Amino acid sequence: MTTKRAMGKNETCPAQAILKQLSGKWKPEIFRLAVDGSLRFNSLLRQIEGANRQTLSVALRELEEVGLLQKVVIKEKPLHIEYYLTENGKTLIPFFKQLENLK
Amino acid sequence: MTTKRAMGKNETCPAQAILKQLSGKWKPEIFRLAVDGSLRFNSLLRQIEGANRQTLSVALRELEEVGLLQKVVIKEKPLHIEYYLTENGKTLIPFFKQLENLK
DNA sequence: TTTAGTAGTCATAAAAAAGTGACTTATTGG
DNA sequence: CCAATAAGTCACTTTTTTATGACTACTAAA
Repeated sequence: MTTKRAMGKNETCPAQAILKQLSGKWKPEIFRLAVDGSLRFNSLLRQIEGANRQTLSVALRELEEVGLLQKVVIKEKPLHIEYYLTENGKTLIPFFKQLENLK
Repeated sequence: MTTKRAMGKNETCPAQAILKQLSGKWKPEIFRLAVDGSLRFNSLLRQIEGANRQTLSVALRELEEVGLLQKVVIKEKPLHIEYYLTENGKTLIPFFKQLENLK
């Protein structure tokens, strides 16, 4: 039997952790765009108006670090990079989609 | 027929909005505690170690402003105040609970 | 009316996050 | 080798969030 005990003082709960990982000025928007498909750096820069290279760069790196996004280098005409949701990140899609339909 | 169109450039999507509302150093934790029941100010101050009055005060006010928490003054022995999830806030509980069981 | 307990605010300081503009790296195609 | 394009980094500034410590407001009970 799996005992379901309350979360202790400082054991971070997974839901709380995910909220923190998506915390920030641009991460929610980046995540929304990621749910819609792959992301290129410059494409994001254009889509997310108000954001800038540095900020975006940092946000993407952090989302990568916590394992929500993965970076793929595409060696084509003009080489570019795409960011995708990881398998882990994809598990959040249904929640995100359902949140859409709340209010 | 309800046409389901893609989210335009700057129409904020609800899920994105909710993530932003819960963004910050302490809001995810406050929200987690709120899911578990009511919250008193000093009780929070004790539970959330690292946080302080001012910061907590601001976070609670903001959560109140976006309509996730509501404040109730209890005129008893030592008067105190409780914060509860609003009806609106409660609609998020199932999502939060499910997130728990992900990873 | 004084005191104790709770829940704050205020002015200010420190720390963290975001923004700027110039510069760098990597790759492909000519 | 050279130019063009994409994706950054770097040093630094500005803005936003958090933190500190002292102080205030409200209520109930003594």
